[in-house]
Amino acid sequence: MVVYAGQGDPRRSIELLWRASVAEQRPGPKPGLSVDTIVDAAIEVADEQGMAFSMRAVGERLGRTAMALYTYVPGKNELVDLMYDRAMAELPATYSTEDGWRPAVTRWAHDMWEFYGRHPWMLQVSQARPVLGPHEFAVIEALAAILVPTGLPGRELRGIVGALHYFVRGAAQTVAEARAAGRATGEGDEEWWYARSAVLAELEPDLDKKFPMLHLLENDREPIDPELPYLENDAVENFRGGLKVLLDGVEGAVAKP
Amino acid sequence: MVVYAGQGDPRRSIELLWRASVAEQRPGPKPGLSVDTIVDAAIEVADEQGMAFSMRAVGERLGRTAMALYTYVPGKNELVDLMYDRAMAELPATYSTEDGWRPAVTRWAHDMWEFYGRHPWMLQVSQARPVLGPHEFAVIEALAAILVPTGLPGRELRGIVGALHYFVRGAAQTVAEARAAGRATGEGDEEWWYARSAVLAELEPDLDKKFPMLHLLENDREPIDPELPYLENDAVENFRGGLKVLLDGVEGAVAKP
DNA sequence: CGAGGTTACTTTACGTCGTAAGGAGTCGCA
DNA sequence: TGCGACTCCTTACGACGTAAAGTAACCTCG
Repeated sequence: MVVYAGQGDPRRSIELLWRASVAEQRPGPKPGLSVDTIVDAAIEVADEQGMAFSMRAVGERLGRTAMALYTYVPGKNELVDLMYDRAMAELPATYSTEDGWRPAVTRWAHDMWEFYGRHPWMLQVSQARPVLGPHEFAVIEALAAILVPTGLPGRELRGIVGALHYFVRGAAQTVAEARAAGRATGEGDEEWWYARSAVLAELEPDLDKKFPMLHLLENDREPIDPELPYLENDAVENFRGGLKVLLDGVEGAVAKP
Repeated sequence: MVVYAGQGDPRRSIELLWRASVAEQRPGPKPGLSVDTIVDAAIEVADEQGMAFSMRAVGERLGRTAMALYTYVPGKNELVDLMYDRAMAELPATYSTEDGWRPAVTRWAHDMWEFYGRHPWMLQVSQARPVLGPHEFAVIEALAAILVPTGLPGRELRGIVGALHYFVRGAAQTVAEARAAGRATGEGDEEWWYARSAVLAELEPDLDKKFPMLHLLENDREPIDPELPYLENDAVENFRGGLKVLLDGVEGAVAKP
């Protein structure tokens, strides 16, 4: 389920994101919860169960019913927006560029990679319309702060920032989903792959002849880390290789004006 | 909702994908449907309503109930796998490289871009575990056939192929979700953006000072196509710019051994 | 030609989800 | 002291995927 950001009342959403609500003295029973505790609990649930977590599960973790949450948060969509921005607070706000932009971008990419590994549900929040929260801004600001000093014009920088984001998200998504699928089915990668490729080889014996280039692509393969499962090794290799190519492209743009 | 591929019986899935079922004479009433008609109907529904289409909706389009589909297809997950592979059949199987690999890859990327625009739900099928259908293979084969002749080793090619895929998917996802969210909320991009940025400016007046680099990123902006909505222009610009950088990086790898 | 088995499709039902509606109890303030 | 705002609960609704069981159509074999 891809969750679309920002469908509700804009004012309410933005106010929640920037925590603009004033905690004045009010009549009625003391609130037992807060937006923050709810968001934290929801992130914990999502880390464990993925984006398909339920309001009931979040309520239960807090010793309440699902409906109790609706006192603090307009609905699940808005809660996801808040989770999204809150999680982003984990990421560094600045990167040192004293050894140049390239190592800094590399560190940024690795941080994002690991971050998405911790919070795979983040990858399922729609990117189309930004959540517009403070920490989301801070993350883009951090990357921009590395790249702006290269002197490239905004037009070019936006393309680069976009490509980096797309790339990191895509690469992270592959591992994240591999792990999630493994958990969901109780199958490890190896079993999954073996069961399918065996049937495929039986039903379609001359695959290599039908797709010769694909076959060539598959050679020269060595596990980066033999501890890691099959598909994850693949993903790590692709991440490193792809990032290198991308940054080489950026280097070209920086070198010649 | 991200749908995880290949959770069911491997043999049944692969047989369906490669259409290995034999249409022999069998007792009982004549089948009024077929896997193909169901997959086609499901694709139509998904094109209109997104990945959150329902089995009931697909059945209705065929003048049946939801349960009728289960005679032909084990479940919704498997149906999505079939839709995924079937839609991929629209894409070209080969690209001419007579003018070099770069224009060919560019054509490939644009084809993918437009394809995802036609079938945005494709972007929500999990990429972690390949569907392993014939047309999915064909699409990768087409890209591999462009890149293998550059002489780069498999290890490097996989990184490049991965990066291209991630990039195109990411860029396409941004527009696709912008459109989907627009349809879902009945808001155009402009209204959405305006409502939010107005509230944001009011609540957080000195954003530009808090995120100075972000502000610099935003200058030098001109619509590529004034007919297109706001976010879509952004996405097109990012796509072109990002693809250029990526291909520059590939060029570097090809040039020096 | 008629019985029996197999198949296509339907109806009904279950457990899940997000959340609307209404009520019970709690507290600040007049 | 009581009004009204507030938190949180119970109940309920309509959506979803799909399991189970029933009905009717059709082929095959006697």
